[in-house]
Amino acid sequence: MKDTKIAEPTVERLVQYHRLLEQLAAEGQKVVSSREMGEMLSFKASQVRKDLSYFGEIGKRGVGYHVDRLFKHIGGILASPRLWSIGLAGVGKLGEALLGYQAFRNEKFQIKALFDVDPSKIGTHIQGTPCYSIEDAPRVLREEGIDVVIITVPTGAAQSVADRVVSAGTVKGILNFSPVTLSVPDSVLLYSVDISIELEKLLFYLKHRER
Amino acid sequence: MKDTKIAEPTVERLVQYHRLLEQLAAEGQKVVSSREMGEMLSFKASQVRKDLSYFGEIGKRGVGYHVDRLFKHIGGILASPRLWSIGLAGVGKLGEALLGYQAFRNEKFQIKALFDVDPSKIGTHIQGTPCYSIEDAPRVLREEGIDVVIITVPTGAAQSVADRVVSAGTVKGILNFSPVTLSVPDSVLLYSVDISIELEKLLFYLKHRER
DNA sequence: GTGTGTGAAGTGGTTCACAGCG
DNA sequence: CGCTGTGAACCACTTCACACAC
Repeated sequence: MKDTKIAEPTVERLVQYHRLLEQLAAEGQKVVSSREMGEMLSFKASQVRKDLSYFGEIGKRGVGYHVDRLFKHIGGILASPRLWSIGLAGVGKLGEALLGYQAFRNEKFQIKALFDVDPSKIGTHIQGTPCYSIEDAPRVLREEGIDVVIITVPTGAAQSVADRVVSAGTVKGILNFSPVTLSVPDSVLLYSVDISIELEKLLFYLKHRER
Repeated sequence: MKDTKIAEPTVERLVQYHRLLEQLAAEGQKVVSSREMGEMLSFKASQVRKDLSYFGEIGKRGVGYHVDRLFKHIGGILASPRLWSIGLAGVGKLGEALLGYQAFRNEKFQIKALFDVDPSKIGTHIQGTPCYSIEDAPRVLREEGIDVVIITVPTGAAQSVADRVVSAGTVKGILNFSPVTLSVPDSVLLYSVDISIELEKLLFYLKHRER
């Protein structure tokens, strides 16, 4: 178990190994090799082994990895010591999609509060979660002890929402789905997912494949 | 203009430059430097210059880049020689979110057909686009000459939908939003966006920041 | 023999630093 | 003098290749 900083691409793959192992365990598979995992996720076997080796010797030489054991092991690496409290700002289609998203059903975190500007949503529960005015975000975020906020508001509103969220003082991370570069203080960890960029990349490489 | 393969991260940034320039042009800014662009998008100025240099000398030394000219220039690199026809399979919340997505309003492509299994959706128009049974996908894809399909169906259905889409024979690219690894023939270009992985990464690095 | 763990080599992308042009 | 364009240096991630454990 080294204390080296783990690279982002590695973390990304760890999440995928974890999911795959969950599935394999459900199917009753007991043991899996790096080659098998690699084939199923389209990675090289050596990549899989290197990723897993960062956390100590967990496989058995000549045999492979014990599915259940490896699942728990990676779970321990990814899992947080505690349950994260999450808020979601912008209950449009994308926000609701995330709320109902399978892979978001997770023991690691819980969506505690929603925020929107639409009066017909404020004060109601959506998919079981209470929705507040975005004006009240700083107060609610503090009261609920929310440490991560997902932003799914329209582009133009994203920065002002981010500012308000940061002003609560409790928020440690923001996951932004708007196609803008947000500016937040260094104390807040910011990740962005730009849904449309992947489509543009796909089209770009398709174009360049064509001739 | 070199014919070197352009790296994926570069394409990703080009899309962002393009968007930024559109905005700057709208605000009436005439000239922009690599340093300014870098600051606005959180890239190093040298990165911006290197990216732009792949396509010939487009800036003016001592001055910067002419906003409008650079916008058109990048547009020409990213733009397709033709309008792509796009299909979308799975008109759930995520699918609808994409349909209504600002950044998806684009002259490069057009969403021509939707596919779903829900009888209450099949035969109707959703946000102006006709919805067909997923059973009919191969026929409709051929008739409409659709070359790219976006998959936003639940995880369990993703592979079978992909297979059906590929069987149409017209589809050259698939953009997958399900958190599974799809297998498609080499002739089809596959990109995947995994919305939940970014959240897991954020939480992972938050955890490791905490102590 | 089989499959892991890992140093070493390789590849790909980013950043530097400075020459060169406006 | 300012800011671009770009080879060279640097850094990060991936892949190889093989010793070693089962």
